[in-house]
Amino acid sequence: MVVTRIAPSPTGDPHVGTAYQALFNYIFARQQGGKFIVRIEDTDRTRYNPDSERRILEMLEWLGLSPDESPTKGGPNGPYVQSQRLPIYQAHAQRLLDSGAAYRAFETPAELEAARKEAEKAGASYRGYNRRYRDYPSAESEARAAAGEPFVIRLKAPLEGSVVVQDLLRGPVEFDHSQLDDKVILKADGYPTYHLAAMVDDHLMGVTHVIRAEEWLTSTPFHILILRAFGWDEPVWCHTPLLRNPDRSKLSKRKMDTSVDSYRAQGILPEALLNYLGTMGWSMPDEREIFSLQDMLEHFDLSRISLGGPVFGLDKLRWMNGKYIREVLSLDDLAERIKPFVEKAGYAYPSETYLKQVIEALRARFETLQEFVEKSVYFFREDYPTSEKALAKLKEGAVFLPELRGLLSSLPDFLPETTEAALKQFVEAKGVKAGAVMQPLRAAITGSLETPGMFDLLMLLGKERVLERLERAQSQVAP
RNA sequence: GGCCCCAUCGACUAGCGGUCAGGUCACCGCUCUUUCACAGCGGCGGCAGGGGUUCGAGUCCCCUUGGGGUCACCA
Repeated sequence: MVVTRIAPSPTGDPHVGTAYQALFNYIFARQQGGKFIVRIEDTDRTRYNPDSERRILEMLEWLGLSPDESPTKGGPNGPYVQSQRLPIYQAHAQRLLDSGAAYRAFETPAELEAARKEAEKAGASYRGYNRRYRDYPSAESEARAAAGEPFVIRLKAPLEGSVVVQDLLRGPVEFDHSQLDDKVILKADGYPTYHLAAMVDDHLMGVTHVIRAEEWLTSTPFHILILRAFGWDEPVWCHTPLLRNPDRSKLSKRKMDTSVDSYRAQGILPEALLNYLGTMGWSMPDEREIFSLQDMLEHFDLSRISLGGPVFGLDKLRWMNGKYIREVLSLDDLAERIKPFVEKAGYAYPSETYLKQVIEALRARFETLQEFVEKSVYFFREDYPTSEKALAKLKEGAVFLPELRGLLSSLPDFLPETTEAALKQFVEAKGVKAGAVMQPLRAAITGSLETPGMFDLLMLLGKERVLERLERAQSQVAP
C-alpha cells in the first residue's frame, strides 16, 4: 500500500509550502488507495512553537487535506510527534554506534564553528565536518561518554565511491561520497536530527513514497546511507520544485506572505488556494485552470510535475479566488463564508435576504471575502466614507440633488422598474447625459463611484435611507 | 566557492522530432454600460546562447550563460 507523509516542523505560521506538499502527498496517497500521514518534527527545541502544531493541523482540515494518521487522529504508528519518540531514536542511534556505522564526536558547537571559519578562510571548497573523531579509539570514546562528557553521534559516511538517488522526476542523480561528510544524527541534548528521525520514522511508519521539496535532494544521499546502515529499503524519492518568491529565491516570509492563516484571514477560499497551488508545477491534462480537489484526484499524475520552480504570485491567486466567488460557489454558500467577515466588521443587517442581495449585487466586484467588507460599507452603515472623486462628482451635480430628492420621494416604491423609469425620464427632461445625473446621485447615496447598478442600489438601500443620504449630501455640498 | 537541480511570453503553464509554438493571469484596446466590475472579442509578448544528432529540432546530446538549492548539534 502507498503511504505518504508530510513532516512539518512546528516553528511558526502554517506555511503555504507545507500546504503545497500536503496537497501532492494527500492527492497521491488517496488516488492510490493509500494513506497520508502527518508527523510533527519538533526535534529542534530551540525553535519549537507550541501553538504552531495546532495551527498546522487546523490548516490541513481547513484545506480539506485530512490526514489518515496524525497527532490528533492517532493511528497504529503513533506517536506522531517526534519529541514523544525519543527512546526510539536513541535506540536506533545506539544500534549504529554498536555496528560501527556511527561514532561519537566531542567537539563543542563553538569548536565546530571555529573550524568552519578556518576552512572557509583557507578557501576550501569543501566545507563539511573535518571528521576529527572518526577514528577515535572506542575505549576512549566510551570512557569520555561514561564520564558524562557531552557528545553527538555522527554517521560514518564512505570516503570513496558514490551514491545514486533515483528520483521519480529527475531519474538517477549521482553524488560522490567525497562530497558527503559525517553528519550528526543524534544531538548532544539527546534529540535526533532530521536525518535520523525522518528515516527511522518513515521506515517504522511504512512510508513508501517520500514526496518532498527539492531542497532535500542534496541530503538524500545521506538518508540513503542511514537506510543502508540499518539494512532498510529505500522509499520512492520524489523531489518537487520549490515555490519561489517573485525574485525567484526560495519562498520566504521575509519577502512574501507565506502564512496560510493570513490568506485565510484575508478571505482567500481554501478551494481557491488549493486550486492555485495545484497549478504550481502541475497542470490538468486538458489544461483547464479551475479544478477541484476531486478533479485533481481523478487526473493527478506525479510524473506530470514540471521542474521549474514556480513563482507564488498573488495576482493569479486573487483572480482565481474571485472566480470561485462569482462562478463556483452558490450564493448561499458564499453568504455563509462571508458572514464571519461581516460580523467581525461589526456590520448589522436586517435579514438574511438583505445580506444575500447585497452579496449578489457586489459579487462581480470583489475577489476576497475581506474585500467584500471593504466595498460594502454603505450597505451596512451610515458613516460610510466618501472618496475624493465621489465628492467632486457630487459637487458637479449638486444642482440636481434637490429635484432628485423630490422626484424619488414622490415614487410609490423603489422597485428597479419604477426608479429606472423615473430617472430615465428625469435625465431626458434635463437634456443631459445619464452620467451627469447618475454619478452625482451615486456619490450621494454611497460615497463611492464604484458600485452596483443604480436601480439595484436604490432598491437595496430603500427609500428612507436614500432620501436621508440625499439630504445629507445636499448640505455637504451646499455653499 | 564545491556539489546538485532547473531553463517555453513579465507570471503560471501546454508541448513528450514535423504545431501558424496553444491556454490562463497581468497589461493594452474594443464591445456591453449610469460608475466600477464581470463577461465577450482582439492585441502585446516566449522556445537564454552556441555547437552537434536528424531529411527535420522548443522537443535528443554537449558546452556556455542564467536562475535556484545545498554544504548547521534547523528542518
